[in-house]
Amino acid sequence: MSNNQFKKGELYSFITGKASTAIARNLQKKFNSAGLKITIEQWSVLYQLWKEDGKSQQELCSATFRDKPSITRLVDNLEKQQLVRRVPSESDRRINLIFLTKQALKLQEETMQLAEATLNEALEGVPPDRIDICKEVLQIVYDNLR
Amino acid sequence: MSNNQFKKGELYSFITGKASTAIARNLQKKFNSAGLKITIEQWSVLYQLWKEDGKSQQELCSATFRDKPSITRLVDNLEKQQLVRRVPSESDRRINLIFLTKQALKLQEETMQLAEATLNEALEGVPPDRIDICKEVLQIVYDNLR
DNA sequence: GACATACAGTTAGATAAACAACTAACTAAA
DNA sequence: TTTAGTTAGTTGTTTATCTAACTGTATGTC
Repeated sequence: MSNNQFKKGELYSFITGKASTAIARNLQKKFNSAGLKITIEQWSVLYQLWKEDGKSQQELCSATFRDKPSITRLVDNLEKQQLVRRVPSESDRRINLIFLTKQALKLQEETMQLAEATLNEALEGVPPDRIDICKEVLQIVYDNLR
Repeated sequence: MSNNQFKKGELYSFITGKASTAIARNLQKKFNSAGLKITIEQWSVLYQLWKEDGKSQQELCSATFRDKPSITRLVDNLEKQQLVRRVPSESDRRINLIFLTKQALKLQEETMQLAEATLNEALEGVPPDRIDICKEVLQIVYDNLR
């Protein structure tokens, strides 16, 4: 016997990630309403750079769980919007280091507040210890398949 | 105080749905390896039709949590691959009822087995009661934001 | 130094998603 | 029965993802 407790009807919903889709849409709407012209995907890249500026594209791939072409194009679009700039590494000319512009730094506080608001709405009525368990399960799933 | 127990570093990962992305990629690879030429998104539509054939596009929207243009194009592609066909409703000529072809019926067993395999891999080492809690939390999140 | 190999990033082509604007068909109310 | 509003589905545009194939740079071995 496996430990798969999902009936088939529930399986689908887990696979397709309806919950995370709902969260992403909610946050995107908050961005739009606030007049912030960035996508959730772009925000997820900026988020990594707010944590540590000057990451390489490869590091952004790992951090955001995206492949190289996706990051290339996300950085392309972020660059067009003047939110980041590519700086060739001095020590290894294959590498681009990605740096935030002043404009992008300004976005941090507002977007993080909106993200927190979305999460609060999402988790309304969920006891903290259950959130922790859910988080742990998702982490294991991620580790199992990575 | 809110019940948001996420530190900022964890927040991002929850929002972006890395776990469900990992699951989807794993299953897509299984499809590819098995020579099944369908996408996860197409499979999610077929899945709904295996449960009940002849749904309208609108019903597929609700069931798969996608908007109308997405379903229009998914059905377009499924139709190109001869996996479904659009049948105009007799009673309301605005409505297309979507029916599976014989070819699509043949896909059910194999793809469901692969999906179950992916879920078993994903949930390896997770106690059943924790899976249930995770599922419940995700359901609440979905309901909160829908 | 010359070569094979690995690595960082880009490009091309297909599918998918979000949003807005649109057409066609149904419904309800004057 | 005309009109207004609603619903089902489509189309156009932009952004994002995936798998291939590609360029350029670095590394390690002979």
